[in-house]
Amino acid sequence: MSATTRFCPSPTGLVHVGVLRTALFNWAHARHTGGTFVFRIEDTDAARDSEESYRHLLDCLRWLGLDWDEGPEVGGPHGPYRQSERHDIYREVAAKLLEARHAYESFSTPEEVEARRLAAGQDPKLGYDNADRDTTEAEKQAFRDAGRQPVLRLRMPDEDLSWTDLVRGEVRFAAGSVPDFVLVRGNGVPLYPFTNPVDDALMRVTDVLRGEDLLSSTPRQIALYRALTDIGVAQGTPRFGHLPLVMGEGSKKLSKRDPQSNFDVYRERGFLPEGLINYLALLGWSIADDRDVFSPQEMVEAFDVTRVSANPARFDLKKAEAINATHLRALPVEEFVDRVVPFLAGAGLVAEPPTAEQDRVLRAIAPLAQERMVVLSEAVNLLRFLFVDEVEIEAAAAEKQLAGESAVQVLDAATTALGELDGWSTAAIEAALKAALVDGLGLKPRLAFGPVRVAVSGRTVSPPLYESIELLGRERTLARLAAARGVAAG
RNA sequence: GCCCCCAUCGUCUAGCGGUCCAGGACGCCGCCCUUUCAAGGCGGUAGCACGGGUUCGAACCCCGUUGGGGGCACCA
Repeated sequence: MSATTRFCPSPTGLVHVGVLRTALFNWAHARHTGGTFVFRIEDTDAARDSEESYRHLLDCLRWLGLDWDEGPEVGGPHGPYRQSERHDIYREVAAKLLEARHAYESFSTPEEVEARRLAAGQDPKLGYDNADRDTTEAEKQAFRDAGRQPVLRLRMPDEDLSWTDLVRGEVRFAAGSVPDFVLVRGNGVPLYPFTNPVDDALMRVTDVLRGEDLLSSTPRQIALYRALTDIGVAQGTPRFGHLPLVMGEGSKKLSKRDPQSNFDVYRERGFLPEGLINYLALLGWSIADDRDVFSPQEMVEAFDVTRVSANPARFDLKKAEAINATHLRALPVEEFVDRVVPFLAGAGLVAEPPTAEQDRVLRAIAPLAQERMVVLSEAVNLLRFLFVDEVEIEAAAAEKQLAGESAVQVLDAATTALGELDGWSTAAIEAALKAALVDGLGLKPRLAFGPVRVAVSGRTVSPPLYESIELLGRERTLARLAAARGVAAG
């Protein structure tokens, strides 16, 4: 049965990984059922919303490949898709609710409510006390004359509210445990608990998948849905599925302030969209008991909300990286090159697009680099030596490999061997170096090649040595050996 | 405080009454391969929170306890 799901973030500040996990599950559910994925922006809080954040949200979804059927820049039959452009709709629905007596005007101030609770010997945390349900017209007029503006509240039904949650099963809240809540502020601005169900109803959303942090507001939404159905705005109540929270280090909800929650850092570090999707999917869902690497397409085929776990999930960077590394290694070489170029270009190492020579080198080194990287940004340090004239030798690398007494010997022997070499090929280079260093100097391979690697790449970690030397060419190789010898000799 | 959710290796999970002295993945620890670092291969470490039921039989069902989490706005 095809489902209509939606993703409805508010454009405030940074994009949280948990928010995108929610987007992913909604998208996967819609796609799996051959349904519709709606993207709506909930910008009803002018004080916190920003245009920049709005643009960024669209960019994140597009980057991940979560395409929407209805929403900003795409349109659809139920637009507009930004709540800031839907105020007339809310005003109209609010009036109908008031007229049908599902909602009523409430003049109590928060201070008055608290005072009443205290006077009754009750905890003020109980919230609003439904005291204004039966305010008479005369009383209302008196308040108005005194300059007070009422909020609009929904009259909650006097019965238990329950639903069958898509991920948790039966959930029930006792009658009377949820007070009448505010739909529209005194100044006429509609609130989230009102606009969200109204839009879902109007956009014909059938399945609402959202974070568990919204679980306790579901009874209110269900009550609102009944009222909306009664006045003909909704066609019934959607199904709800409350997804497990994404936790940070320790055991608290991954905060928006936590740097680990910022989606941008993963993108900037060079995570692959498919790698991140794969890992995010694992936060509450699994494709099979013996497999956890899969493509977005495979996820769509297999996704079943009903099998989502109800347990909170901790975000594990190590695992995210491992999953991403697997996707990175599985990339066709040309694809890998395409994705790595923006990072190299960003560091000023290659042109964008690369020159013919840069392209040749990249294609040659790519398969060797690919299997020793976890994220794309690592290519910058791993491959820098191939795209510069002179390398800067890392201090730690120099200390480790060029400080020993054999380093000068090794570099001299390598210089001689490579300087006289006929035919600059990987095989010839390997044979020459082994003959000169391992056989000639009688050194263990580990000792023999360490200084050469540092001389050539500037680092202790690099792509395979002989191939790297071949790509570097004789001239630059000999120059680097000479430069390193200077360092080694002190 | 009140309401609600959750409970299998350190972490993410498989398990939907017997096929589980609990499977996979990440991490961690060995070994192999090896020109560094990785990758890869092989092996290992580690878990059903506790107590009662129900049942011939419980990781799976029920109740309770404990523990963890979330929510209690004229924010979203």
